[in-house]
Amino acid sequence: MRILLLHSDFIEYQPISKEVEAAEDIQYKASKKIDEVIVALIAVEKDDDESIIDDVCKELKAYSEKIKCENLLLYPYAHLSSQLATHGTALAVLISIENQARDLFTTVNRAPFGWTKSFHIKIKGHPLAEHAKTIHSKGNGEKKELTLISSALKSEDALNSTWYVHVPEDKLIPINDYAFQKDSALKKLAEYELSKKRTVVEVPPHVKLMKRLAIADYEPSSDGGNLRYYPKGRLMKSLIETYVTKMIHEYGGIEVETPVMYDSNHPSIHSYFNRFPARQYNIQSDNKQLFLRFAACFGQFLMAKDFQISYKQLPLKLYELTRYSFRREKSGELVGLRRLRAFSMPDCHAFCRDIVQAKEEFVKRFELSLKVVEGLGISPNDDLEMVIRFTTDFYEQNKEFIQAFAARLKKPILVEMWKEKFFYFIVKWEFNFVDRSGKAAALSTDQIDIENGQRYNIEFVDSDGEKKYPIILHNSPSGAVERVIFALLEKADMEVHTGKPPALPLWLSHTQIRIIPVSSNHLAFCEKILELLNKNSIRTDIDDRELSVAKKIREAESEWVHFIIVIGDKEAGGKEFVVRERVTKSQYNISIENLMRRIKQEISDKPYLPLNLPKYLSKRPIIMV
RNA sequence: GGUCAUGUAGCUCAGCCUGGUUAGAGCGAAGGUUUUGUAAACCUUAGGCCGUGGGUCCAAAUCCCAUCAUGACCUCCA
Repeated sequence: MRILLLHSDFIEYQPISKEVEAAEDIQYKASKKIDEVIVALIAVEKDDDESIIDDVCKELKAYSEKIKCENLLLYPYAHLSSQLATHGTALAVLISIENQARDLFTTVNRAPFGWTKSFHIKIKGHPLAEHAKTIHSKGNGEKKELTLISSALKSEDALNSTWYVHVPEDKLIPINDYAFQKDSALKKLAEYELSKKRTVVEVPPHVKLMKRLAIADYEPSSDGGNLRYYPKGRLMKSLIETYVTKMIHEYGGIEVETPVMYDSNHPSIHSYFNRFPARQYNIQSDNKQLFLRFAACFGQFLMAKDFQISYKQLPLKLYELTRYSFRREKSGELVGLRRLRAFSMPDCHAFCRDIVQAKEEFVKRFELSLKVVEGLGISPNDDLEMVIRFTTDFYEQNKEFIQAFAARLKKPILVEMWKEKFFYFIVKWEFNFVDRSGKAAALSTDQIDIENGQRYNIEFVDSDGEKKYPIILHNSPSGAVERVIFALLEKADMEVHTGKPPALPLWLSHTQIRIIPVSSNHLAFCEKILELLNKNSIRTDIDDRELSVAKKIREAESEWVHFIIVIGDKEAGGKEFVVRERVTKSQYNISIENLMRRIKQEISDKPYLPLNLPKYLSKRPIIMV
């Protein structure tokens, strides 16, 4: 890296035009004057990486102490070197330097990257006023990976918004005037969003449950937030995925598959980075700097760009269930299944002709999301809290629409209003599951995006023969699959506290019926029943281990098996069995046909997949976690 | 990422503060006895580099440092 430090009375600069495709987006092109400042002209070179940043900052600080000046301007200046780094790397390094320098200087400014700029500068006359320095990466062994920090991430703090509560009587009440019900989930959510305080200090219950029920577990040999899923967890995920996909097909979604990694230097993607407040996994492969996708957006946009689309085909709905989406969340934020670095996300984009069509579709997809969530065993009214966020402009132009939309849920809704559009969307809603410790996690969500149609150059031909950019909706009707499991486990744990036996939805339970033979003599008969049940798409297994009946019942109950049938001499050859049912805590006589009918009635609209473990318990490895 | 806490058998944990024979328990596993009727039958055996790496000490699970992992909080969420 080459740096030229200039102790200046003032500098005045003005961005003129973009010089490279990877140029930053900037808000204002006005000229900027800074007095009494160190101007650091910087060229990031080929071999520079993040390991250099500490040294650079030390150098900057040392210089600042020598000349007693606490103001810094970082000024990208490619002309200092002929061995330049790629644009992406250069920007990332500059941003990192900027972030780190903030702690060391009173004021830190950075001139925009990738722009032609004009500037006036007056350099002081003392001997130290001009100082050039070349700094090399530590080059010992492996290069440290670059962390691209998007400008959205930094500027998030600056996001200016006001909060309200929308009540069913079509009113927006400023949040401070709203009387929250004591201990309500909405109150917790509001506290969470406005980050005043967190209620309880406790290990999240779902973490213990996901281990105890052998659904999922941490994998220390991977990166944090990348979990392993045991047979029962894998089956649950498959079922949820199948279900959500089926529902989106019915809505009209067209399923596609797109790559998990992309070139960071692709212009559309690059500028999208800066609109998305997350960190990425970065991969260096030969000369390419790749990143792992954090959503299905790019893949679908890049695909749609190559489609020939007429207004007659709109809204066009593309759908993908990502396995996985990757987000390199800060390590301290990772929690069980609530917040992961790799997760499966159904993502359905609708490309719409105009804002009228977009709003219509927005409503349809809200209905879809309600249905999907309900089907998954989570009640939008009882288990979820809704947040809706929009810009002041959108609200002013669409008051009635917003009010009608918010009134679909017959309960108060949290509202955030932005003064100006900061992200790419103008309106967005989400369902939040609030767990016992007051932590909120978003499930379903949808957004109206007015930027990316143009950014990705997606075009359709309108009725007037003109090419136009569609408005894009981003919907995940269920939210991340792993988060659905998180919510179900947390919900089950809440039920324990109200005295109900905890349970998962029947259609998501690995074992739906457990058959327990009294002795090994009854095995043959058990096998006959099992065949019948499995043929009728009811997942059934047999506990053929040499244990007491009481013990086997105990284990079945602790596995949250919904129905248990004990088979002994009394039942052998007969038609009626005593069934022990978990949810109702009851035992009753029932014929096998009636039991099948009952179960099918409950789950017939849900997908079926066979057992993901041997039907005999004696043949299963014991997963001890 | 920061602060604090935790890491001992497959699992849940005791021992650590105050260093000292061979590191314990329950569950689970293996072998055996029992042929069992609705939430834990009985006996025997195996199972440990006390997270990892360094240090102090005659001596380290125990004290110190580093590191990794996990959790809580801070912060934040498409």
